[in-house]
Amino acid sequence: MLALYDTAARGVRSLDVGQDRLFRLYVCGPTVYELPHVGHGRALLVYDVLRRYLEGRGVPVRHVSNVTDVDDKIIARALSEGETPEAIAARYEEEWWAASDRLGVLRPSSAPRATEYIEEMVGLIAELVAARVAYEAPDGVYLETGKVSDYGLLTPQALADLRAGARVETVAGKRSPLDFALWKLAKPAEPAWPSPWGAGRPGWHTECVVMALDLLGEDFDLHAGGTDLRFPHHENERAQASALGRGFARHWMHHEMVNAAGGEKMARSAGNFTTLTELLDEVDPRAYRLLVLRAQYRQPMEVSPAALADATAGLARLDALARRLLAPGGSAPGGSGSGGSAPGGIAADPAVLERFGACLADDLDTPGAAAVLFDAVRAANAAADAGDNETAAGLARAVEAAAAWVGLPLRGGRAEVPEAIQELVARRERARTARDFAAADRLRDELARAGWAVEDTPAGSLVRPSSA
RNA sequence: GGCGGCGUGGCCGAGUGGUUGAGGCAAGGGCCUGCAAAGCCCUGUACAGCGGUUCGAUUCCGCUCGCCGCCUCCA
Repeated sequence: MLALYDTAARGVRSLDVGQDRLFRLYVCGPTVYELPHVGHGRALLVYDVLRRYLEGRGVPVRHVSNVTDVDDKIIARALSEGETPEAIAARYEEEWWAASDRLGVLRPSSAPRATEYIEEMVGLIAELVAARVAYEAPDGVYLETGKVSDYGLLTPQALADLRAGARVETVAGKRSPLDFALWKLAKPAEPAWPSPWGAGRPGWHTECVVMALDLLGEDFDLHAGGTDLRFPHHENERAQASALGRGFARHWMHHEMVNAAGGEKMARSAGNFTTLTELLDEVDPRAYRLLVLRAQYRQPMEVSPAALADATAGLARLDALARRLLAPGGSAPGGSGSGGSAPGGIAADPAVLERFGACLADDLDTPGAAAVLFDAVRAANAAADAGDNETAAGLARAVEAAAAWVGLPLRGGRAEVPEAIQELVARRERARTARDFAAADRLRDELARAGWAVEDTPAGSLVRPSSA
C-alpha cells in the first residue's frame, strides 16, 4: 500500500501501513526567522500529498511537525530589527501557517514549539550526560559522536572524509569536529532557560528527538524532511536516540530542493519568486501544487515564471473539464451532444482511481499519477464529444476524486457573475441571435477588457473570469 | 579536496536491456465554431560525449565534459 525510498536503507522499501493501525509521521518544520520561500512550499506540499494519500486509503495518520522558535538565526534577526526574539518568532510562525493554509496544506496533528519542550530537552540531555555520551565544554554541552556505534547511518560518506574536507570550526573543548551542541550557554542578552550546566538554550538537534519520542513514541513509522537535513540534523537526531537505546524512525524520507530557472539564483530582480508568500500572490496556489506534483519528490525541481505558467495552463485544463462535465445544474449546458453535466448517480471510474493510487503508492510517483489524471481528462472529453455522457461523467468524476485526493480541488462551478457582466452577456446573446456578429464581437471584447472570457456552447454562452 | 545526485524531443518531466518514446505546456495541420473559446484527431529522425559488456544499450560498467546538492545556517 506504500513503498518509499528509505535513506537509511538506500533503496525503496515497503512501509507497514494499514487501516487498523495509526501511521506515525514526523516532519521537520521551519525555523521561524523569515518568510517561507518556495522550497518550504514544496516541502509542505510533498508531505501533505503523502498524508492525504494515506488518509484517502483510510489509514489514520498522526502527523507531528515542530516549529523551531529559539535559534541563533532568530536571535540575529531580532538584533538587526531591534525586536525581541519572541516577537520575531511569533511573527514568522504566523506567516508560515498563513502560507501553509493558502496552499491548502492540512495542519499537522501537533505542531509543538521548541520553547514548549525546554524542560524535556534538558531531561534528555541530562540522560545523555549520565550515560557518558555527552560532555561539558566551556560554552555548552556536546554529544560525543564517537560513542554512538551507528553514527553515520544516514550519511553515505565516510566520516573520516567528512572531517577532512569540512569547514572546521574550532571550539575549545570540543573533542571531535563531529560532536554537536546539545546545550548552548547563553551570552549576555540572549534568551536563556535554567539547566544543570548553566543558563542557556538547547541545540537545534535535540528538539526533534524529544518531540518525536514524546508525541509519537519509539519506532515511529516515518521521519521526513529536506535532503539538506540528512546531515547533520537527522544524523544527529537519531544519534541521541541511539545513544540512549531508544527506537527511533523506522524509515527516513528526504525530498529534493527547488532551483530557480536555469540554475539562476532566485531573486526578485530576475523576475523569479523568492518567497512563497509572494508566489502565492501571483499564481493560483493550486498551480504551484500541480507544479510540485509533476516533479518526483526525489528530483530537484525548477520554479520559474515559465514553469508556473505551464502549471497554470495544466490546471486550466482540469478546471475546464470540471466546468464542462461536473458543474452543478442551473446554467450548465445540459442535454445531449457535445456537453452535458454529469448525470446524477454516476460513480467515479474505478480503474482511473486505481491506477492513480498505484502511482502514489510507488514511492510517491506523482508525475505518473498526473499522467493518469490527464489521460482521463482527454478520455472524458472524447467520450463527451462522442455523446457518451455516462462514460464521460464516470471519468470526470474520477478526475475530480483523484485530484481532490492529492489536495487539488477543481473549480467547475460558475463564478459569481456581477449583474453588469450578465447584462453584457445577455446583450451579446441577443446580437448573436440576430446574427449581428460585429456587435457580438464588440461585446465580447468589452467583456474581455473587464476580465471575463466567454464561451459559446450548444446550451448557451458561458462566462468565467479570464484568469481561471 | 571528499561524498552524493543529475544530464531524455522547443520547454518541463516519467520510463525501459530488444520490433510501436508516459503525461503536460508550446508549435504545425485538421474537425467543430458566424469568428472565437473549450474540446477532439493527426504531426516529434530524444535519451551529453567517448569507450566497454551484450546477439542487441537510452537503459548495465568505466572514463570525459557539464550542472546541482551536502561536508555542522538551510525545506
